[in-house]
Amino acid sequence: MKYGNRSIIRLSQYRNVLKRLYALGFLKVFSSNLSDAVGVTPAQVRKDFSQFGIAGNKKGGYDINDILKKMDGILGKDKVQKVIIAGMGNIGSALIHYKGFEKEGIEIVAGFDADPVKVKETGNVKIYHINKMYDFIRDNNIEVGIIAVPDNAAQAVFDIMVSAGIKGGLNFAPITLKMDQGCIMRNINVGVELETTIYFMNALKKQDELCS
Amino acid sequence: MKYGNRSIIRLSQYRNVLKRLYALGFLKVFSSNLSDAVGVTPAQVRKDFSQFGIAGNKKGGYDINDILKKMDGILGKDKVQKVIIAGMGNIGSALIHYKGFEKEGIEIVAGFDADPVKVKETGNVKIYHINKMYDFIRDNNIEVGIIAVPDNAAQAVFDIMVSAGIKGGLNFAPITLKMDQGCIMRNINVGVELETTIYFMNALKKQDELCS
DNA sequence: ATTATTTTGAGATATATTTCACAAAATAGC
DNA sequence: GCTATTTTGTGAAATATATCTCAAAATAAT
Repeated sequence: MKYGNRSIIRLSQYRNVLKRLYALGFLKVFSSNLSDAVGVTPAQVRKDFSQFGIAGNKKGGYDINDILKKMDGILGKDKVQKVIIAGMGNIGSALIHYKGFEKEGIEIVAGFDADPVKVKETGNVKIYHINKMYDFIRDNNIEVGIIAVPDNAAQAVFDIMVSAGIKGGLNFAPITLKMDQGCIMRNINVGVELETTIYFMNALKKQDELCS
Repeated sequence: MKYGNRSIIRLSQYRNVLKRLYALGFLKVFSSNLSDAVGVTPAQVRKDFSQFGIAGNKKGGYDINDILKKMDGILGKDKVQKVIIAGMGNIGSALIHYKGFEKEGIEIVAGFDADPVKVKETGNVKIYHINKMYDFIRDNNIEVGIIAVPDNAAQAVFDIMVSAGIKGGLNFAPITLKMDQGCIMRNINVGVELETTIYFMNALKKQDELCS
């Protein structure tokens, strides 16, 4: 059983909505509620759920508590995931201070930077020099890493991560990392996202002009 | 002629690689070079190019300068895109200070926040109170906006943006914005990305266990 | 000038993803 | 208890996306 990327992304999105609904006191949802909230079709929600073996009651919809538990299992939420961040520039610093991860069972345990000025080995989440990263990953059995270093350093930093035991994570550097099987990195590139958006905005504008 | 999301995203990625190659003194590339750099198949590169009318020379590959110009046209790089950011928290602040946009023809022209403490109407890129956002968008004909406010404020802020003239942008809030046609927003949700990555890491681990 | 080699371009094929459509189950009303 | 209504679950159809294959063009070699 292999599930497509898309289904998993949506599963995480459904989960976000469900947690809010549950906090509001809701006990059950219909596929159409979720589809409205996430911006997909009800059939999509049901297909996604059925792929992961998440079942509801005909006419009764889905029991939020029930399916949240199931989702937690699927998404590996049974244990806290420890994550490190390499690069304490704008994005790295933003992420290390971001409060939203904790309640998701994701804990940023350390930051690393090549610039000694950025090092700060006191405080809540410590920032070490990058040359301590390898040992830190080894000693603490870290498996998830975030690359937020400049593009020209990204591959080298990533290689160190992998050699130390990192199995996956996120890459904010605007390059495609070279890696072997057995490692999962997702790329987040704000510039590319903005360019893409602007392209579609322009395309839409042209289309409107044609219609008017 | 309608092009899929994916092709446009890759076009922007190809462009990033090509600009670097050009800066290094390269004059031409083959589809296989680009595919290596971006992590796709050569056929994918060629199909993408042919969709956008980007032509190369059989045996000679593609002329970098040529196709960069063409890409600039496709991606609307002929004029500088002015962008505003709502929300000066971790992510908003990171983006407003990010240097990478400028050379992409993207200019962050202002930030906005509801917290008076964050307001700073001096300096390079000014930060105004959020209640000045509507007029700013109107007066400066801004079309691109970035939502970096907390999730419970996101829809309201977005609605103001749209009413003032925003046509698209990025949404970092972990909700799905409700909008009519004629507006393009792309969602970036670091939490979802991390969860998805961790899911695939776990799936991979299980698979490996089965094989060994 | 001819032949061999390389690489594009695109139709055909394969795969992935989404939507449709409707039977089956659960609930509510009478 | 029976009927009407609602909503799930899923196979089938539709759409979107990616890969394969190979002829045609361009270049290089002899």
